[in-house]
Amino acid sequence: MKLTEAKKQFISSWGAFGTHWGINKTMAQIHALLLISPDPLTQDDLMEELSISRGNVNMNIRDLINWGLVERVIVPGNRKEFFTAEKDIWKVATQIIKERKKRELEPMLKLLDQLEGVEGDKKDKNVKQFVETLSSIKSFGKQADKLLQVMIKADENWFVGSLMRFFK
Amino acid sequence: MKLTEAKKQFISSWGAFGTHWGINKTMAQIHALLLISPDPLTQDDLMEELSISRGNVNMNIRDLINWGLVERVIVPGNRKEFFTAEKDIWKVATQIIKERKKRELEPMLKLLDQLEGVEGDKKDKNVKQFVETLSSIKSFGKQADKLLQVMIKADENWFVGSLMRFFK
DNA sequence: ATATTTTTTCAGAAAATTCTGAAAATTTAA
DNA sequence: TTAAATTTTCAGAATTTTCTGAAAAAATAT
Repeated sequence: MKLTEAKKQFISSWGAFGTHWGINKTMAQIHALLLISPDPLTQDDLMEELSISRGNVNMNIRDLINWGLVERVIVPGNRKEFFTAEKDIWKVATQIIKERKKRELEPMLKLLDQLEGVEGDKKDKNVKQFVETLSSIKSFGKQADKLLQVMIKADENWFVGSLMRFFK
Repeated sequence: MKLTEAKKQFISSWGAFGTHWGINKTMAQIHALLLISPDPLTQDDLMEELSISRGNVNMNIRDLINWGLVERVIVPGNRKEFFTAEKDIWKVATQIIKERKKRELEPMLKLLDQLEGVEGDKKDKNVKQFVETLSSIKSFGKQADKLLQVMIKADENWFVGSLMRFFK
């Protein structure tokens, strides 16, 4: 298979993959393209390679920057802005975990704390099941939160190495 | 806060939460409602509690069953079908991990294997970056795959306990 | 300052996803 | 059987999400 064809397939699959993770197709595709590009690209490059509009590129690049996955780069002697993606996959994963933890897990744990204090007869099986479900989700969530925190903090090789040795 | 209100909030948030994970809102809401219901519910119960149509309930219940998160239950002396959700959160998480691993991670690893064999000059920096990116994603993916496999197989208390002790 | 290039914004258009409701199929009862 | 209850299906409707393109804003050059 030639590079052009392989690139196309990778970008397209990465986009489809993204949609299963609450990420929109175009954002994932831009990210994919930047991941495999040795040099930074401009908005025009992205428009052309992916056949999408300027506005679309601009909005999705902004999101990728907010996620901490893409950076603006200044190329001296060049008026346009360039963009580049972090290439170290462990760092990419860490960054995504960090953001999703903050955006999703933490607010959910907060909500569960509030809802657990529901009034009512603890002998009513409806109340009982509600409280039990919430408390077990919360307990699970808190453990996940701790584990993810460790992963975020850990150095790549140390962490993966240790974990793999531990479970091998 | 009263149970009715708390339930409403939990179901609604769980639905919103689901959309960040590639799960549709209604499916997540049905799941939430079944999680906090001590007794099995019928399609009519779900229609009424969530104010959604019969078709909608039916389709999403089918999906939940395919995900292994909900079961049909026969209630003797009753003509309608009843549905109930697995209440053990660890089992729920395990089941979701298992399915997503199968549906998403494994196909992606397969594709990466294929694409890595791209033809071309390994000195061309475009080819080089492409191959390197794919190979590092693959290596990361394979390690994740192994780790998830261990989690799926592991007994709840043993696993969480060990991991927490290991990282404390 | 003024002109030119580049980036950003956002209203409306397009596309994708989800939902409804009624008809068809299936199941159970009489 | 035949009838009644229940479940399933799916075409079109409604909703939500994403995208476009042109105008406004911002940045840089002359």
